[in-house]
Amino acid sequence: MGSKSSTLQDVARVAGVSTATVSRTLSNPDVVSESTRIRVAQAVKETDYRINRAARSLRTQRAHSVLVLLPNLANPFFSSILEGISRHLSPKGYSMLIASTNQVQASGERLIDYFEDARADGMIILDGSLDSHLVEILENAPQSNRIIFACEWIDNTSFPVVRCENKQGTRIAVNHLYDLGHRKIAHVTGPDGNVLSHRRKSAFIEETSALNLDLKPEWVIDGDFSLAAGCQAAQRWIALTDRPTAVFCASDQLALGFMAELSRHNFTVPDDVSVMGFDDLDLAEQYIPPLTSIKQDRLMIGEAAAKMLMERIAAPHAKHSNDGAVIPVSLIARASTAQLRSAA
Amino acid sequence: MGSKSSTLQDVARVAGVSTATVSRTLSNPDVVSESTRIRVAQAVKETDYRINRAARSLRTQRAHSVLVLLPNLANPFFSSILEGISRHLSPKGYSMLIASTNQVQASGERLIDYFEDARADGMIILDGSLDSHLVEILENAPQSNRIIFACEWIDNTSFPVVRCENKQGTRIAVNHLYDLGHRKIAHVTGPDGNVLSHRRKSAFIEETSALNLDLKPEWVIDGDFSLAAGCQAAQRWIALTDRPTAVFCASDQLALGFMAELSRHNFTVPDDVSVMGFDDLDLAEQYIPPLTSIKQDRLMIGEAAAKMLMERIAAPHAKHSNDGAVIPVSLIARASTAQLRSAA
DNA sequence: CGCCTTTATGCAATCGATTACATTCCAACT
DNA sequence: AGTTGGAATGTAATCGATTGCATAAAGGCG
Repeated sequence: MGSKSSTLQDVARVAGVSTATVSRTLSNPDVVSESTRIRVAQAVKETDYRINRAARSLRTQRAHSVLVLLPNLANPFFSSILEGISRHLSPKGYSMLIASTNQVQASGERLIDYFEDARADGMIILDGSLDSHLVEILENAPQSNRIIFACEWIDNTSFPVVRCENKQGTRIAVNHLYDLGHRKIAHVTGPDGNVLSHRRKSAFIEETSALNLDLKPEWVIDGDFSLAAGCQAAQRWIALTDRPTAVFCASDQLALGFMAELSRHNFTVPDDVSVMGFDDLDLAEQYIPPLTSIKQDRLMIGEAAAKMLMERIAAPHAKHSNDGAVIPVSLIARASTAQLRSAA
Repeated sequence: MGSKSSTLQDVARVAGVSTATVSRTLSNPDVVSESTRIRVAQAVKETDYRINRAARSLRTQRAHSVLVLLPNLANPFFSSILEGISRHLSPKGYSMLIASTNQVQASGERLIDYFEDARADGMIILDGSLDSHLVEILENAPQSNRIIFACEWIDNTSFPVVRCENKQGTRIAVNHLYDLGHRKIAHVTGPDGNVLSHRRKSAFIEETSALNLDLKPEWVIDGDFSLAAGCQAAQRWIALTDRPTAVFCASDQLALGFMAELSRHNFTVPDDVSVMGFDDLDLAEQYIPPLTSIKQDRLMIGEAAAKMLMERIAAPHAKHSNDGAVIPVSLIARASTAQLRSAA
């Protein structure tokens, strides 16, 4: 068809009005008369007009897009969060830019560039292990009130956070195992320095202590949320002389790796040890045995984060008392945890 | 610091040259003298200049970003493909926009809008089930030579495709099972109408026939790549009176769901039936039992797709003889497949 | 020395939408 | 009738980078 797509000028010509009127009609229909509104609508249809976002961005200093920063694109944990974010953004005409921390750093970009070169109006950061220097730059940026964290976050910063009830989830997990009769409970942690790892670990220690459980230091096994770390943790568990009868892993991937490695060494879950995870990935239900887990509603986290960000973008100078959101978690009990059977 | 970020004007003033010279220095350093090059570089540093992408986009009619369209954001299968794409794009200063078919349609957007409103310079489409009307629009668009498909594609269109060797992968799979002594082999397919499903299914039929295997119609079980469909397929398998001794699933998720459901009904893999998948997800290795699969290098698919797209964007009118790329697959044999043990 | 070529730079228009300000028109009120 | 106010629209500057064309400076050659 037409080799060029049409512009405001074209619409204005067809409708017999000025570009200003067309622009107003499109962005603020109330201020024009009904008759022009109709004429413009008609002309828009006739010319198949689409707004040029670059031009609008340049003039309004709004990119109409949001950057989502992931620690690692290859981790399936994040996909439903993206889905949630996109679900909220896309009807509002916002686009979603994706980047991973690794690649941003590898390519020599700086995060703040996304603001400074007008590529994004806001950021949702899912990486709590961001370099502290980078974070400092972000905090001091004029756009700092258009940055929010989700899932993970960074302590001692003022960014709002959308997260799940990590402490509560851990407490539920420990009590689930306790209620099944387990008194020796181990924990496989997330990566060192990660705020989720830390939360869940300290909640674990608190709760076992509150229940008066014995907790040997070697029952807290360092991991990093990955399948591979789960395997290694299993080896550590196997090597113990006094083995806990239940293990709470800080992520489902850890738990799956843990069970896989146990199986390779002919241990059986839950007969030899009860295992549970955190996240409730789709696969948890379909593992053998199905994995007991703490469910976090990742879709909801994504939507809540996007919603909060959009509010801040819309009213950048308003006071946002709203300092974040906490999404509830729930226990999904499955076959990987079972009543303790007293040793033969 | 400065409330406004600096512009070309600022740099020009500091360097004592015109904006034209600064622009040229930045985008085409060879045409300016060494001394200005140095002065400008110095001024850029001094003013902490970042290019305004909206302005550049408006003037050059280039968005410097690429849209990646996924059928479904929540599917972990795609994450490493994104990683591969991003790995290629990000060093070139290109951003990656993500959208899912569902949401594009739900929000009333049209794909072509991404071109027409100057949001994207190209598209990588990972959805082979796109509405045919949409595809037609894309084919007739002036930007049609900046669209490529990856993994999935649509028959009878001229878009280049980056895909894995589906036929060859299927052949390898069937032969692997054959070599283990299996003569009754079932297949769980992908979704109806999907080009991958079709390729793999017809290759399966061809290969079993080439090996002179018996193939009852009920041994080809309809699925849709998902865990849930795998479970359903397992129920169908269980219900058969003459059960195949091996099952080739069109995706790993199918295979995992299949095995999970079997386990719930007290069948054992591979003792009762050998199972294999396609994709080699990270989890395949860590399942119980570890899943034999056909590995496709998703990172490489992503990178190849991005590379091809960038070439087309750089030289839009060149003839690109290069009509796509085929990424090799390989067999990863694990414990879910085993030598046939003759029935007791 | 004068003319031509080459190289380096500047000037100013341009991309397309938005918006402050100015203008026009009409109704309503004194 | 004259004045005022408000609603609707137009004019033109603006956002910031790019680039065709013009100009200037420097070098080459007879």
